[in-house]
Amino acid sequence: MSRQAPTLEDVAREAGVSRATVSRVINGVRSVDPALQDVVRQAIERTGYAPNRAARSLVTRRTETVALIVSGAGDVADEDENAFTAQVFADPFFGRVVTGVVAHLRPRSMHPLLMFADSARTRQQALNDLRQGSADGALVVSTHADDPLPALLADAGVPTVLFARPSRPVPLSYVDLAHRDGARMAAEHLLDRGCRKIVTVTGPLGVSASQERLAGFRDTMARRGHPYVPVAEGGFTLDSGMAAMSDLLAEHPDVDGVFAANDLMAQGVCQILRERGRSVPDDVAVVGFDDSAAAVACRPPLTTVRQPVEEMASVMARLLTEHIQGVRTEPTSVIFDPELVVRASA
Amino acid sequence: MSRQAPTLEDVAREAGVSRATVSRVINGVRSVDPALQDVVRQAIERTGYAPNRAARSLVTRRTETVALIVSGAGDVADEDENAFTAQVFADPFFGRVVTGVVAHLRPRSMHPLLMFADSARTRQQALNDLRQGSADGALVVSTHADDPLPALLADAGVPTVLFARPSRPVPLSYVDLAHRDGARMAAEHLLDRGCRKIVTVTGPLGVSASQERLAGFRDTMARRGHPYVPVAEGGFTLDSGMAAMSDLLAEHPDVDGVFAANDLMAQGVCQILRERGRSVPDDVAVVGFDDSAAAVACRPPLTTVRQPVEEMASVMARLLTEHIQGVRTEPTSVIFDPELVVRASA
DNA sequence: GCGGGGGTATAGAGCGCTCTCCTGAAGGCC
DNA sequence: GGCCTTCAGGAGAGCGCTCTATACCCCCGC
Repeated sequence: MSRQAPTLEDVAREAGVSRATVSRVINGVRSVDPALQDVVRQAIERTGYAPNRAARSLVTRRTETVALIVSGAGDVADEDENAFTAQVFADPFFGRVVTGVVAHLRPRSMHPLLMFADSARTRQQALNDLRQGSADGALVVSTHADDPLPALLADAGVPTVLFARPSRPVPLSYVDLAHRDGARMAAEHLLDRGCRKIVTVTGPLGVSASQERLAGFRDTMARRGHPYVPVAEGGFTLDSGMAAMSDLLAEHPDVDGVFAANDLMAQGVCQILRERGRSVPDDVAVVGFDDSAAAVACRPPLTTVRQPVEEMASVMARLLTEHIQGVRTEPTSVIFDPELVVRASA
Repeated sequence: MSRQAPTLEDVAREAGVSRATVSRVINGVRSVDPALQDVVRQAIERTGYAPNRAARSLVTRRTETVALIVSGAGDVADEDENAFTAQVFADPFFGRVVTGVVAHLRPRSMHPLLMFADSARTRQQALNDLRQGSADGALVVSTHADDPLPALLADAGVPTVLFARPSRPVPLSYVDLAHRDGARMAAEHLLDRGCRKIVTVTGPLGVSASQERLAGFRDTMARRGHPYVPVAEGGFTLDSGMAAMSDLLAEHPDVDGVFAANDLMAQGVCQILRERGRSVPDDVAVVGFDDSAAAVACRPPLTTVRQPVEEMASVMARLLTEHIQGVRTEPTSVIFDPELVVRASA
């Protein structure tokens, strides 16, 4: 970094061998005389040599890096970009994605390159970066159903794996959760508990996961003789959960069961209920979704539908590395099953 | 990516000019005949050219990327690495750091490369990656006072900026908070409120921020005639806050004021107090630290000491880019002032 | 004793870009 | 009108690495 960094050439001279031999020792290729290997290794030690990443990338066409892109609808104004970033991290969800991704990449000595494609400008930027080979592939977490980024990446021939099925078909691999099944579990749990007046707080309906959860919930309710379920749309945030519950409570004071499309909103729901003098779960049962840190932090601890985010993210990363290495050429999908976690709230 | 990507050479041929001219147009260097510029731009359009990042990096010695390293004590066993990652993201703190860093990098078209240096292996890995030029510099967030990484990076000549002052002096820039002042505010607020039996839940004492907060708190308490403050050590997590409060309550049932070294623990403290039939703030006043999302999510909302994490992270990123560009050569430090945010808990 | 074979090290050609140096044309000045 | 300055564009030398093709060596077998 500071003074002129030693190059392969320097090491080769120091060791009295050719550049190619040093390169072989470093990359562990083919058999090199063990004695020579030692000589080379000592020369590396002495010179403090570290291979130049850019030079290597130039010829191998690999960066050993994958982009982790959080992609919005792309309608965020430039000046609101930071708010988007802040909101993304307010939900424990994204942290879990990172955890899962890192779990897969780490043993492979790869790192995620964090990108946010929320505004039109940043989306173009992300696309460009990938086309320029800043990373070997992309992991995309869309926060909106109509995200155009996956299609753009597919067109550009960038190896890409998505978290959640794209709303329009795109020839890319993805991982997803059986959201409908999860919502069904929530509905059945509330019904089996004896709840008769059940409402639901959905996620933002521009997100396909929200749509699916709502559809699955309604479907099960209908099957069990409840054709009409009061609905309020939230934004996956604590505040929005509180607001939605306030509204629902005003219209349906006799509510005795709530399904919130994520834990953060469920937490907000619980807070409002308590403030209005309703006991959870005695007066009103509440079921959340995700089984995130918020579910355990909530009082009472939330009964929730577990989404194995870390595992899903890990598999997403695995699919990507497989694509990059050419092990896998056709797009696949891996759908995970949710699981009901019963705690105190319902 | 897929078929042979077009190179500068191809564009030059297409436009009927030399490689150098195309390069000049792309990089906006020197004056190129506007008419020619158009020709070149059209050729770029037609060929779908995207400059190769690695080739450019090789000669410019820039990657337009900075490493964001979360660094632990380095004593994590390899198999526990994922738990470390998960824990890092469980606290909203790190998300705020990312938000702040991204706020600065984004307008400069740079991205953070996420690294975790928790085990000895990953620390070596991170150091190597930087020495190889994977990134132009490093932003280090240490979770432990004795983190050896900063010194290693400094030795390697890697431009580096730290979040929090290193425990041993290292010639690196850093941003930090006046933790003692923050703790003083907390102490004074509790005392001014009339609390007489005050206890504190510290962060892990291997973290210098925890030590500082504790020292500042004790100091102020002593000045105000309270030489002895019961202490329980927590781990900055909700659970540890609950456990610490349980212990304190067992020994000091007459407690009427608590200072917790972060909001997550303060939230745990509130939960335990409520479970034990104590009302917050009527029976016991609770002050947190950070002013994170947890402070607002908590019931009652937490009175807390605000740490402007996003801003600090943003400045950290700015200092780094300045170092990289050579604008700044000597290490500096920027210390932020905390601020008491009064809500319902105290 | 000599030809062949297995395997190890070297030479050197790129990878795609930037940037310095150089050429040549245009314009200004005496 | 000739000479010098100025500036636009081109040629080409790397940046540091990988990897193929080639030279070399030693040993074996006939």
